Amino acid sequence: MTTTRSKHEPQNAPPLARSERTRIAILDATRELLAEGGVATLTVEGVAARAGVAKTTIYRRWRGKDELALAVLVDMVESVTSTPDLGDARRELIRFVGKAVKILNSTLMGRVMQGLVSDLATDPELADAFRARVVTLRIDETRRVVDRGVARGELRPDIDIELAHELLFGPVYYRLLLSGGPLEGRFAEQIVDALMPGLLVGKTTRRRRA
Amino acid sequence: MTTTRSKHEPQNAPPLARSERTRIAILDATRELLAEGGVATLTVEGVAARAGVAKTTIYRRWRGKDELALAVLVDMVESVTSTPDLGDARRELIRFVGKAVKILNSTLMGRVMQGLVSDLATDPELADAFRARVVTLRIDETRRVVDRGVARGELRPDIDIELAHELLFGPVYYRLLLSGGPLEGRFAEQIVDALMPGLLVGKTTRRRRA
DNA sequence: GCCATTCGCTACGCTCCGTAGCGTTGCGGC
DNA sequence: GCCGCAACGCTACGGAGCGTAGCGAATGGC
Repeated sequence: MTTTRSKHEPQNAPPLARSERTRIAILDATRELLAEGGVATLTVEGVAARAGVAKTTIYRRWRGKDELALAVLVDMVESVTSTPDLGDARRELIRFVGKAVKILNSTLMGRVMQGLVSDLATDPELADAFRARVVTLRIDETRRVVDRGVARGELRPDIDIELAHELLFGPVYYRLLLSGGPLEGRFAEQIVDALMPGLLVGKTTRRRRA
Repeated sequence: MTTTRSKHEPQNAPPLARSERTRIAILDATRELLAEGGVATLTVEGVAARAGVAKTTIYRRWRGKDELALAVLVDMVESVTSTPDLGDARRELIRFVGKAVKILNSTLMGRVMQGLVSDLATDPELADAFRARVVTLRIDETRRVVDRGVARGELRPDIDIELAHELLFGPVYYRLLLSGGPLEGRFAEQIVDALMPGLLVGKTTRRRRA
């Protein structure tokens, strides 16, 4: 989230180096084109044209359109702020998942994701980068929220964090990518409420860990 | 699952028409190529070459590689048998989800899915076809299993079927497409057991419906 | 055996990929 | 203010695939 310079920054900031300017121009152009047609219609030549940049310049920095799209994605994901302590595990989880739902729906991150998925299966390096920069962030945040809930005595202490993370976000991406349902409103709440009974302390101890 | 003729069929079956033979050759070639490199590396020209068929012949039947891949996918999905009555909702759900996990993992359907996702976002007709032929099947089957559980008095009668379907299969596809974890073993069981406490009758009636 | 359908084949024009070579510009150090 | 290097622009490739057109040949229903 640092490509386009904020207008509220001090105006006396040092002028950007040429290298940095082209970088911004390329990422901005990529962002625009992604918003218009997704990764499917994204072409390196198109980006070069819109950015007013030579195609070779792009290939000097990124290996291809996949890395380019990932760069934009990461740029957006890393702006995610951590979930505040709301004093209630359920509310925190809803806030957490709801934020992802909203971002996927209101920004072009959803569209970028749609176009990127197939490439993740093809390009191992891309997949590694995605998991290290996106999935890991989500898991870590899940851990923080759950740990707070455990500390409060709300949630079971034996929760499998990675599994919980998949249960929380799996439905979100399923709807985005496959079922095509509306990504909005109470969806995050519905997901969390479906999982809560199994997360709370007490109750019968079936053989579950999520 | 009707492209390749079974060897156990009566040998006196009428010889296939030329039109049908080419159809089979094309779909078989597509299947093989999908197994080798996924949809990403699938090309109409490659299919034509392997099938011993002219490229134009393929374009006369399908609009492009996407429709071709979908045809193969549908061919596999429609062979899915319904979940038998096991007398226990939890076991039935595990069997149901587990079957999807196994198919995605052991056949090339997982790979086809990976390559097809991005195209679903781009091509509305393809998405419609996929939802009508795949998602709908899953929802219907979910309804059957849940209804049996409700009839037995195990499950709550106010379960949102479509939501339940997303909660069950979302994590599966999330792992396949995004997180990259192993698609096997107890995963189906973990998913179902995480959701079961919210599906069973009795308990406190929070504001949940899944 | 007739004749419409279906298929094979060749040949396009097009877009995009990814790379190479070389001239040009900007930018920091001195 | 000058100089040298790094970064960039530009042109030109060869290649893969796409999707279409035109036409002749094989097929199979009637």
